[in-house]
Amino acid sequence: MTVPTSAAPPVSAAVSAGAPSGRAVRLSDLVGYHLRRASVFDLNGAVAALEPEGLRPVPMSVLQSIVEQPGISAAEVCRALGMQRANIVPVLADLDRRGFFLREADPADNRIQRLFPTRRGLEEAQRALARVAAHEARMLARLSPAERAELRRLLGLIWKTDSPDGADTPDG
Amino acid sequence: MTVPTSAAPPVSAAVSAGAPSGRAVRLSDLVGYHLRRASVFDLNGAVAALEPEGLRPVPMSVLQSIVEQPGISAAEVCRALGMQRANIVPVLADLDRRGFFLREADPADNRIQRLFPTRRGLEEAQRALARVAAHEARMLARLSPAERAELRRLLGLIWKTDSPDGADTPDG
DNA sequence: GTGATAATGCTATACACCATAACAGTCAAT
DNA sequence: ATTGACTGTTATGGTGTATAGCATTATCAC
Repeated sequence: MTVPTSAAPPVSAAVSAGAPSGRAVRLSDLVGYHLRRASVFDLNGAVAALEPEGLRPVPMSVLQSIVEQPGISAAEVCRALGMQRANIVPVLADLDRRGFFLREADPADNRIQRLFPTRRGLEEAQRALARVAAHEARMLARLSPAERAELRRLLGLIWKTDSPDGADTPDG
Repeated sequence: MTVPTSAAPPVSAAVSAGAPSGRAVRLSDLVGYHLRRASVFDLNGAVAALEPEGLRPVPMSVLQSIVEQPGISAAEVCRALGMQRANIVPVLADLDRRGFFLREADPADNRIQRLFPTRRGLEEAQRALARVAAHEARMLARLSPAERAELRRLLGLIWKTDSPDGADTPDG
């Protein structure tokens, strides 16, 4: 843990807690570092929480999107979740195989399939969301309700762009 | 965008902004959802910012760890960054090939290699960190300094466990 | 000492996730 | 009528990470 014989003086002696005046000097000064660590931590917990339902975070989000917006198309789900059209195909195939939603041809546009949740899909989405919510309750136990809301707000400020479609790349 | 003919009533009518009384009802009520979206958004920007340096986020973090704690071992870097020992090998091989650090045998333990940054490594780490910091400045432009510090604090509360080694899984 | 346990650095490998390119079918606009 | 754009889809490659196992070395109990 400690630096051995010929070690250089500790660089971290320069700064204490937050990023100082100008730029970051330590890895832990970067918001992105904590963002990544927290996201991975949460994702692992979410995967474990969803495991009894046989769902992964992405399929759960897709199903939830269909439940929240019945009649949504696959492409619209992709734009809403920031994923690629090609990658939703196997996800929908699995959710379809399990009877969680139905595909209905759009009467006005033959390219589009409208997705509607089934009864089973509604129930599964509710169960899955409850499990993830329970995981979050444990994860955020040290945060007050106000702090959780503030965290959601600050995170939303980061990734939600002004354009309706959330582009996953900054510096557009 | 809008739901066609036989659409069900909008589920989102139940709640407004934050998570209501008990559990989440929408995907956007989950902190983890915003955490993921924000993390992906940041990661894309960090990758783009580091591209001129020929570094990726993980190698950059490894190099930065060596710079911040000269004499650290590979296993210690892995524990600090929450990565697997097996996965740091090619990362160190590349950083070594580029002459960013030196391996020095620990005089007290022949298993351990102590890692020390070279002059080139120090400069590269400084350049890389500056680029990432510049990316973050753009990404967090809408947040006040106080909000950025608060965000760092709240994120740290999520993933930093009580144990010195940050385990990336909740519900231990 | 000797044996059991554990840690380090490393190899090989497999899986999950995401991105890109391309395609046919359909729609809209000029 | 042709061009361009969108949808769903297939195929494919790259990346990040996790797992299993190995030889070497250190530590601890006996």
